Amino acid sequence: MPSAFEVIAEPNRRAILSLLAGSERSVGEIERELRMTQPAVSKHLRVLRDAGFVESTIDAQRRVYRLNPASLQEVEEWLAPFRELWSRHVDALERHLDRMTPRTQTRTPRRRR
Amino acid sequence: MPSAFEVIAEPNRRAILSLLAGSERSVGEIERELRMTQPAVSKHLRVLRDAGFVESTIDAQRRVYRLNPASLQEVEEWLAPFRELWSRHVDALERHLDRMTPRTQTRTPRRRR
DNA sequence: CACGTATATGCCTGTACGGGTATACTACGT
DNA sequence: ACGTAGTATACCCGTACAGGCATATACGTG
Repeated sequence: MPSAFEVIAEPNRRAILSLLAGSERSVGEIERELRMTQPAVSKHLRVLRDAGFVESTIDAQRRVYRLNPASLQEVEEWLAPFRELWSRHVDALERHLDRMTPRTQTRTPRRRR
Repeated sequence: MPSAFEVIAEPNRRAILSLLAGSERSVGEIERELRMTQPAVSKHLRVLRDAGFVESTIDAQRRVYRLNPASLQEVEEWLAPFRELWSRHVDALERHLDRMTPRTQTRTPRRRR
């Protein structure tokens, strides 16, 4: 079974997820909004479902897919250590700019902390 | 050129990144710590470098690789909308638990906000 | 200059994956 | 019961990619 990272490596799957982040959709709706063929949509949804990214309920012939918000947690957790590094990097850049920039110049809005 | 998502889809590349998150390393060090063959390490580093995830400097015959902290920003940004959904989901779960849980029971530590 | 160390690259191979087309399956309406 | 809408799956094909091995390249040391 592919990892969450491999699942979101595919651009069309990311597009589907972004779409579902707005609201739930049927297969046909995804097909039309993303201009993909129906089998392609179904296959990607299969992968997304197996990986726990989406869930579906049945409405007559339609299957309505919605996001499973907990699914991106694996990615979140892997990313956490780097986030810390990144914020340190931003801080260092800020200090650097503070040193290089004349105090009297036109201010750009400060980052909130 | 592959997207950041495709780059981090590969488990060995994620391992390399995690390693470099600790501190910079030479190719040989990565090779030994991750028990990969040297060409494999070099190839993954090539991909990581082309995608801006790492940078290298030369120390005699060695190439020392270090993380580029800005590189994961693309992933961060794509993830942002889902993070909001996820926190809403956690909140909803909390409210649900609050309703279901007798006030007098043994308390578990509250989540910090 | 010869040799060893450290790293990069070229070539080959197996394999996994995404897309397309056709088809199967299921539920609804008439 | 039949036709149709909606979705899933099977099969085929092309391709991209990761790994392994061999080799090239660059630097240091004697």
